[in-house]
Amino acid sequence: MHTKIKVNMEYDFRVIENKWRKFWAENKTFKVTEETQKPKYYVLDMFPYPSGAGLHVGHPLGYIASDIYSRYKRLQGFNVLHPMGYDSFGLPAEQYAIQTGQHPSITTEQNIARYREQMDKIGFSYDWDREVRTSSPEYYKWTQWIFKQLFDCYYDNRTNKAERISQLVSEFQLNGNVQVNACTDCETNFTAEDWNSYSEQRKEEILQEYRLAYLADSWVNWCPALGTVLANDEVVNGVSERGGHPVEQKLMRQWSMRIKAYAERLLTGLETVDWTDSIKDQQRNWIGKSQGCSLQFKIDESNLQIEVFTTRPDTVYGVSFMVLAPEHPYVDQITTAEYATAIADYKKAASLKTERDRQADVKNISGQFTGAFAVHPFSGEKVQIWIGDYVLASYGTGAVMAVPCGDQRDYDFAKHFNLEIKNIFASVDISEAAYTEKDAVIANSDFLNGLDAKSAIKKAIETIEEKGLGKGKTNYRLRDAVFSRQRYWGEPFPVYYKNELPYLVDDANLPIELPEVDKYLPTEDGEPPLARAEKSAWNFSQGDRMEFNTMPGWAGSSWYFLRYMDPKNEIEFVSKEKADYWNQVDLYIGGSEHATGHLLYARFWTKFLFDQGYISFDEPFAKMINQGMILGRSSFVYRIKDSIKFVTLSKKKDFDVTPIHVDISLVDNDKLDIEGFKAWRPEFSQAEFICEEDGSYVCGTEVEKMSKSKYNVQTPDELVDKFGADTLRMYEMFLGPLEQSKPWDTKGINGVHNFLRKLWRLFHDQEGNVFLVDESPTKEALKTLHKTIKKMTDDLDRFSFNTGVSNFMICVNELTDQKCHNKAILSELIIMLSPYAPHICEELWVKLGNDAGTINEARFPAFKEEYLVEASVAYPISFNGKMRMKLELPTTYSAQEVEQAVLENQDAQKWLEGKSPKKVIVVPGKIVNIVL
RNA sequence: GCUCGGAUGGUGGAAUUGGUAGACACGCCGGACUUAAAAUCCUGUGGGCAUUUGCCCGUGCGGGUUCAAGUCCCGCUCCGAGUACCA
Repeated sequence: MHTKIKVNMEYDFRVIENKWRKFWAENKTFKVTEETQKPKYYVLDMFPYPSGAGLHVGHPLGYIASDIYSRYKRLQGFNVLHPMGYDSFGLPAEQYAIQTGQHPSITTEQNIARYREQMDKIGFSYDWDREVRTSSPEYYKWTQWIFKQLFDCYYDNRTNKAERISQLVSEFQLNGNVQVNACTDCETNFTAEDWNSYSEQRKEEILQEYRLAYLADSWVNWCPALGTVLANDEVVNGVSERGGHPVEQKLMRQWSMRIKAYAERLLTGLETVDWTDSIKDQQRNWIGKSQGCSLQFKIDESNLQIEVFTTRPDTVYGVSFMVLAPEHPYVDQITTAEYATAIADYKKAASLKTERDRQADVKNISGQFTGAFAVHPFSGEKVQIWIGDYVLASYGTGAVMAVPCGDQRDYDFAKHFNLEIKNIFASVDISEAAYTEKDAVIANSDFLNGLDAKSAIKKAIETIEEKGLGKGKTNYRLRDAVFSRQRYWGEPFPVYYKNELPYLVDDANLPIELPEVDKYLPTEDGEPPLARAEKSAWNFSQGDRMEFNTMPGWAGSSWYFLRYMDPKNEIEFVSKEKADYWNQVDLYIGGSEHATGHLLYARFWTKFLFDQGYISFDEPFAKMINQGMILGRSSFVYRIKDSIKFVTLSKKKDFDVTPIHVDISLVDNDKLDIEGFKAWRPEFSQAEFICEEDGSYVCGTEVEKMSKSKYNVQTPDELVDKFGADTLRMYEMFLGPLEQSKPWDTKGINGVHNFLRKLWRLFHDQEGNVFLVDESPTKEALKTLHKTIKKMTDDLDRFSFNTGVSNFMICVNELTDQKCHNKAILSELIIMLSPYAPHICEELWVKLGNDAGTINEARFPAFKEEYLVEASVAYPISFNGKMRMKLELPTTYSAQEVEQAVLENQDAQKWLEGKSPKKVIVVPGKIVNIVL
């Protein structure tokens, strides 16, 4: 007696996927080089910060899409660069280090290992030889080097690009700064003699006002809880983006990046990239360009002049007072003795307000009269000068001319303090609110009377310029980005100090490595953690001391896409040849939450590196797709108050219940695993249940963000173990359009898994033996195949990954109905499917008689129209727009022939009701509509 | 407030330039196999009325354009995201 062992009986994804994972790794199947005649294509994922929690199913969504696209492009004959790495500097590892004393590099290393393990399970076709980590010295050496270039450059508005500081210095030596037109904070003019007489210190102070990376006292977002400053995009609603801690304004000496210099190019460059309107709009708003003019107001009985910026010079005759920011430098000088105390009190109160308080207080109007008056530049009238915290020190000039009739904030301020409101608009009622539209005719305004806003603005600017009162000006909301952090786990600066002046470390001494410290906390004097390092702990040190700040999180991520092109280069950050070959990222996939952070900074650095000739493109990401967020689907059980009884969803309304989050692994199709639940936690071991009629306990659900505390986190690993990576890949795509955010729900995953099993059966007989036929394919199989080829190509070209999955399902359903086991047909199908489900396709490819791994060099099948040509079309026939019947007619029929055939048709008579139609519309091949 | 998305069966979603609304999948109903269950396979499945054939309604709401509207235009409602004293 012996039992017959059936080989390959079922689709055993565990064996198959392990086998191919190993094969790809051992053969370096996805290694990519530049030595090829193929055209290049660069597909990039936003690299992750390796957090301790690992990946949940939301993370790989974008990675799967980009992997499918990369594999598709390879099959189309492109040389595809598809790398992955880690943004591995950051706060969580450091916070953990503070708590445990463990070096953040250890945690980081462990987290990376976990991420890698999880990613490997999903079968990504990354070239891992190109992996980068922002926290590795080999990488941050070049981050430091780029910083040096920024330090050594200024922005010249004439050449409209970054130029070397040495050029500027030569100009200063020859002509001073009078002829210089640069982006600068320097407001004083000096001659060549002045310059040459300055001390080294004075010279450097001036140069700092020109450098693209510079040291300056600036108002920063200080977060006491994190012990560091934050960039504007890292502050959300007045609290830190990470951790939600309060943020206050503080004047500190900080490194900043003169991103303002690039404001205009960052704006116009948006027109050259294929990104969503939403992201482009966010960047445009962030840059906040506004056009208007500057205007000087003389202060009465003083030599001082206050400059304001306004976009509405046409309303200048409506000015009835002025408001300065409490931090405005002239406030103390102009305040009269009578108001000195009140002003001092107001300033103090304003400075104590955190950003959050100030935002929460928007409706609370506050301000204080200074006692001083300004002279209206046209009417000569005296107007009061106030201070108020609705005027921001950091925008424009920190002062506004208040036009209550045309600006709601000025209006509210005037009402609150009972100040004059002049109406300078003809026939507009301003008794209730300011009139902010630009469509009124100007009145009571001398030379502007009778003009509409547009021409009045033009005329006003002309007149202001003629009289030398100011000039036309463009303002940007974008502020320079603070570039230092008082933290440990970031890039050290390649900077040392001598007499408190910063100097750059020579290239030969890079990288400046992170020194060991005893604790990851600030010193007792409030110096950053690096101040704890002994001199000997630095791999290089010079001058009085090294820089103690580290770079912010966005430093390393602003150029990583360049390093992937040439990751091992020891003499350059990227070679020109390789940067020229790979060029822009053709497709970038990632979240939209980086709209005003990473995506803006990366564009800034790219433009700078372009200006300096290191690369030959000035936009990094030609096309970008933002994947939607995957939300968690939480499950709830309902405990009856003060009991250990739980009641099922449909009956909970009869009781007073408390919903309790239950781990989603204990729930299948909303039905609770009761025994599992009892074993989950000791306090539930004696739980009792009031169930549905069929004896099951049904849980309630809610869509929320995925988080550990809600027990709704789904890791990809569990699903790979249960269904396989190919199923997971296809299911994540099948969920819906990539860009849309959606709740995670495993309800439909069986459907996708069944599809793969059905596919498997196309290659096997009922006993499970390989069963393939090598004859010429049937007409209908060819039709099915080519229909699929066409759809797949169209769908991939428009990144419609979800419809792609259904195309395959339809194809396999049809081939199953046709009992198709044809090698030629199945080969083409497998090639098309391999980007989505690479493991099973590799396996089936070998069964088709091919060499292992060669599917990756195959060509994506070409669509041939001829296989879809049919002899007849089933025309839907509509009467008055309503589809009533179908009529099979030859494809070759002309519109007239179709019309005739329809009108003569037996079944159509019923609908014609003997009438002759008013009109017959025939769209050949598509539809017929008869209007009665 | 402003800007940008979105709303289609019980559910996720499809309909690419205006041309058969609901593809594909889940779920559910019924059936086959089985001692039974699971798995698998077959059938049905937008709602309502008729129950063979058929008819009416139907893509958030109200209008409009068109032979024809989920798709275009105007006006709303709701949901999501971003942003907010930016002069």
